[in-house]
Amino acid sequence: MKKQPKKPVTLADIAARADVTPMTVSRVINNNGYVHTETRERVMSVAREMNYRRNGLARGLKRQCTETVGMVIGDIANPFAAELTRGVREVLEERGYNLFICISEHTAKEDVRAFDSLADHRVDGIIAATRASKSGNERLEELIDSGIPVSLIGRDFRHAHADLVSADNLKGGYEATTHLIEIGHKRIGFIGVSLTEGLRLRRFQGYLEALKDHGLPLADGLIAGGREAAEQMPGYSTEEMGYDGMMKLLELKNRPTAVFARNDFTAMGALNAIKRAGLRIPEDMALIGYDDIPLAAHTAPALTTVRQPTREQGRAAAEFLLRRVEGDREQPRAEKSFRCELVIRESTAPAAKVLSTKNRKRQIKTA
Amino acid sequence: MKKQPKKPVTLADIAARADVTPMTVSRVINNNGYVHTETRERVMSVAREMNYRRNGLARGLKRQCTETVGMVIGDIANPFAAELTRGVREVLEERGYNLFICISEHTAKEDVRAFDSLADHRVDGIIAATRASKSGNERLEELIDSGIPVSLIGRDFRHAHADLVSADNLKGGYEATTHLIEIGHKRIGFIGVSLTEGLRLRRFQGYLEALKDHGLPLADGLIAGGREAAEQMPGYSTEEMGYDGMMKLLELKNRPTAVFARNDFTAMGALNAIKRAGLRIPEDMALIGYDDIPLAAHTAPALTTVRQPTREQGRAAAEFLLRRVEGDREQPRAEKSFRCELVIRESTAPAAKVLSTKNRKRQIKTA
DNA sequence: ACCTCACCTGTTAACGTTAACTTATTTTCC
DNA sequence: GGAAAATAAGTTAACGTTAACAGGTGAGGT
Repeated sequence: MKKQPKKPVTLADIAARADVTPMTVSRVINNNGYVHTETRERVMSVAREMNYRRNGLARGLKRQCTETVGMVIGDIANPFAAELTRGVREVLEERGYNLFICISEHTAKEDVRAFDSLADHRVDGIIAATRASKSGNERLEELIDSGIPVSLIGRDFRHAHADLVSADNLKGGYEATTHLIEIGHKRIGFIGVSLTEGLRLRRFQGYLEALKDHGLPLADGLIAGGREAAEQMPGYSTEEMGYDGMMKLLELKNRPTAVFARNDFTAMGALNAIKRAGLRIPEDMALIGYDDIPLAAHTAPALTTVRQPTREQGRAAAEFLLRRVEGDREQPRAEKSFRCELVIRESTAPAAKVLSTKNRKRQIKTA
Repeated sequence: MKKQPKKPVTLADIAARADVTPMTVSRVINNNGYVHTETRERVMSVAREMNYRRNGLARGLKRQCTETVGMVIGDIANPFAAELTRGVREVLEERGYNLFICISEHTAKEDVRAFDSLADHRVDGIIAATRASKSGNERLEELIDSGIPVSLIGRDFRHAHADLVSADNLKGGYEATTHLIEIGHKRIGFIGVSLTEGLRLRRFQGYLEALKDHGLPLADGLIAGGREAAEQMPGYSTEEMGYDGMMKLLELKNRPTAVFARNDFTAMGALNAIKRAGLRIPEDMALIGYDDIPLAAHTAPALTTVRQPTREQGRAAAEFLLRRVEGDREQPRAEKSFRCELVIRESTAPAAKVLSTKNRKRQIKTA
């Protein structure tokens, strides 16, 4: 057993042992150019014996590409981000690229740091799926200007040379709200934004628009549980936001009959708050989430929600990116917006009291 | 606006513009060595103006270190893995390292690929938090032998020069099961393993041992919902495994009065299956999960579970790794095992019916 | 006999950065 | 005043790889 753990094995080391030049070894390793079969085998066996690993730094430096793509997400442990990365990985793998993921923990500072470290490592391109921030956007712009291919997913930022993939969450939010209105609800709460942050959240805008279009006033206190709270308290989870937000809504003297939660996790928290308060879903309180995470189909009652084609968004972002990596980096921006789909399950039903004039009470229960 | 997007800016480019040598620019950029204040400012301003980004490949090649650590996890969208990475990141950030994450999607092939791509990129060390596989272990061994520092988290593999962090899941599983036994349960199911895979899952071993120690037989059919199913069907989620597994247990003529789920997600699925069947928790069926994910405290009823100090495990793994990166790479293996803690909430309670001689029928149905 | 072309291998010179060394010029301090 | 120390910048030579080119050999065609 020969171990020289100090220095990693290089092409030159192999070359010396196999009595050829490093160039020949390179050809063998990369399987290109002409190499005599006998030589090839000798080199291969030496390489294996010495446990050679190629040096991606030197390789990338010389070749000016690393066959690696970086992706920045705000939060690991988020089924939505997870599904995005799955889509991204599917495409990258087919095309022979590796994926490195960086986490920003939803902070602008880490967002920038992630972009920097990926750019420094000369990944061939970057997929940004984090929430926009001023400093993050500035750095992104610098990187794009300096020629690094960038694909954005659902990020509120645009640039002439960065492709953009998104879901039409404005419409999704509109449809979710409209669904609640159509089944008779008039007081509809929203959980998971602050009024200041809300203006940037499309699905919340959709909620507001739907209310307006149907002539429903935005009553005071119907919006609960902003992000600020979550950012102030480390470890404060999205479910807790939903739970606490719902609690606030339940305390209102004139409480809503239906609630739209920012996402399914928030809805999960809200759902549990409602049950704990001894109310029934959907009879006493209708609930709608967003994202259609796997768990949504398995809650009791199953959650009505809005599905966005998440994996497809990841795939599209990756495809845009590789097009740019392998083609013209200065090509104009490509954009793709995916339609959202309302998934009606058990957590929404006609507002009982509102219909009381003549309509029947309870509806069917499906298992 | 001067854009030359073809070639990235190099130290030499800046040097030419600032009328110094590349070495001086390097000193300015890295803020080391002696540079006249005036020169420093001139160089800095040129660098900024040209939007310089250092080339991490060249830098890493020359310096023989990249100040980057790689981590491989099986599944993004897993709160457990998420919490691990948070711990890891906390430590790395303090010490000035970057983190690149690779996903294996729980496959051995991707596991190996992830190790390879990280090793090729010459990360300074690797944290492996994926399930062990034969090929993955073999590759890990090669990497460790060739001198790359490696920390393992909860991975069933050991090597003289790779540090190991884990939670005592055998004991955790034992305590969870014992808890159920102590409150009177005699028929206790387990959801989430196959009998073949189970032998490698410590918490399941703990379950088996607890049963044995208390003289309870392992009745046929009490173990449901293996991983194979999940691996066969892409997109098959852990919650579904819990749901389907619970359904199977409920169909038994002599069904269990308590169930231990492999993890909290599985428990979530099981919980919903129980409710849909019209049974009450914990009266008709006690349920215990594992991991104490944030959601566990917010279900109705709140889930009894086993908490492992996850973030601490991440921190410990990162600390071990950096010790090795910055110190002696050949130092003997360090190991750290964390104690698990039973978190008793509402989903477990004394077995009501078992205490009576004969079985009763169904109970009330709650929505 | 000569040309062409396929095959095999070697040489050279980068890719962008920085460690180590050298050459100056000042400053410090006894 | 002069030796030692600090400051400021330049020179050289890698780090490990590979693109581009340059030689060779031998087979096949005319």
